[in-house]
Amino acid sequence: MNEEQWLEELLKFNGEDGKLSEKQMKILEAAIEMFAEKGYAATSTSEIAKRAGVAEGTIFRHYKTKKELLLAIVTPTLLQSVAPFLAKEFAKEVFEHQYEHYEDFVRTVWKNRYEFVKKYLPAIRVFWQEVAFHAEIKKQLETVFTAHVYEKFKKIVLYFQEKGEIADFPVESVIRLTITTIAGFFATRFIIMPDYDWDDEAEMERTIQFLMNGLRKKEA
Amino acid sequence: MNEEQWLEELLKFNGEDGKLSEKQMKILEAAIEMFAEKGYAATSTSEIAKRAGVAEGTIFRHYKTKKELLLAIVTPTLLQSVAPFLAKEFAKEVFEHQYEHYEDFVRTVWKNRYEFVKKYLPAIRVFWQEVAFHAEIKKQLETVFTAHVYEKFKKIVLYFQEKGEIADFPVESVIRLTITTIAGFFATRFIIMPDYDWDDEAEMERTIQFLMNGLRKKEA
DNA sequence: TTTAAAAATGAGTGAGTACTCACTTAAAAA
DNA sequence: TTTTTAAGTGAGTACTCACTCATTTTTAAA
Repeated sequence: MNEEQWLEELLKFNGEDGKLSEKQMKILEAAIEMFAEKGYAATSTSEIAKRAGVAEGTIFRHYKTKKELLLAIVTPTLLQSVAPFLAKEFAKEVFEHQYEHYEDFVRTVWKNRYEFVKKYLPAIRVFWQEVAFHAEIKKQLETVFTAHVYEKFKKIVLYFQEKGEIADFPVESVIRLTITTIAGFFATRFIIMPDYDWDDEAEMERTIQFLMNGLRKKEA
Repeated sequence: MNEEQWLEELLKFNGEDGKLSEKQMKILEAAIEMFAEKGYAATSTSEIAKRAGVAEGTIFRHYKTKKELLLAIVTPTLLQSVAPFLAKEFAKEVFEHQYEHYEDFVRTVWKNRYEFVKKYLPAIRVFWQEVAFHAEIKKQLETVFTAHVYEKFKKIVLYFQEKGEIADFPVESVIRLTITTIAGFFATRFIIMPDYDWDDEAEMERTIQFLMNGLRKKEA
């Protein structure tokens, strides 16, 4: 997969469905790289222009402000991050026994998101670094999470709790522990210790084993 | 505990053991608040001076550069964050059966760090927000972690693994899963969803139960 | 080939930026 | 009381910032 493709794939949620010009893609590429490295506030538009090989004015032809450029990166990244939960068939698949156990569901999400994080790491970095500073981004995250992720996740958890497969913690706690465990691996693996000699398959097995034992329903 | 005290307590690791002048403390307070809110790069020294009620020049009398001011906040915060592991008696306590089970150890760390996070949240925010952008901070974190936290944590885990209390995962994995689970709660509780109606005691109980079941050694 | 529209340019702009320095004020030492 | 030292000041400095706009270049239509 070449450079143009991954960017267009990431951005396919960005509203403007038309193709991006070559210069526009160079701008986005450069901005993602530099925002990820130095942060949004510490990156100047002139630096972005230089790295992208365009004039500074060209940036402002496509994005009215620097912040609009940030949002053009961050919004599609958020939507792609939760993409599995946005699919209409998603929750249905669970109830039609696509996944016999909660573990099957966790494994599917894990593998799917593992590929995603690997591919779009810089854009994901930008998202999480800047969500702390920009109210618009935080609001987007909250909206997307409550409207899509939480609702569907809840149904899935309730389903497996009724089957007696996982502990009778409050659904919110089960969701939190599941996400925390998976995201905790990704954060350690890709952000905190990316240079450590990871055995990804083995670590996934251990982590999922840990998660399932932690959530397993105990006999009364 | 009044404002002066908490700041001085946080900073008691900062090398200069002498007391801070009133204006100096106002500067640090203002800087912590504003760095936490808007980020280091987006906060100007003139704004800090205004909020602290001092002249801009006063900041640069105490800190040669803006970055030195950041490090004066971030370094003591890192050291306080891992304070329990810095105590000489710490590992010894474990082997002299201060903690009969791994769970006792986890509970002690949890409660201790819970109070800490609650008290110094803004400074902790600054640390984690800026560690991504400043190589010096990242290096400090690595040094402190490998020299103090990892070494002692490892001994504790090995001890309870030999007792057959926790699973024979690699020590690194046990440490990662433990930290991830505890830090995952703190991050959700204080950063991601601070306004949610938390029952901290109950959530701690569930999380520790989850962690211990996840790590428990299975019969062969 | 001419003309019109769109895209790209980069020098220019005013509002900041981190930091300096000659100076004043306050406290401590002599 | 006089002198020394330190803390605090704020206007000034060189420079960078996001953003603009008159002009040129490229593309497409006629």
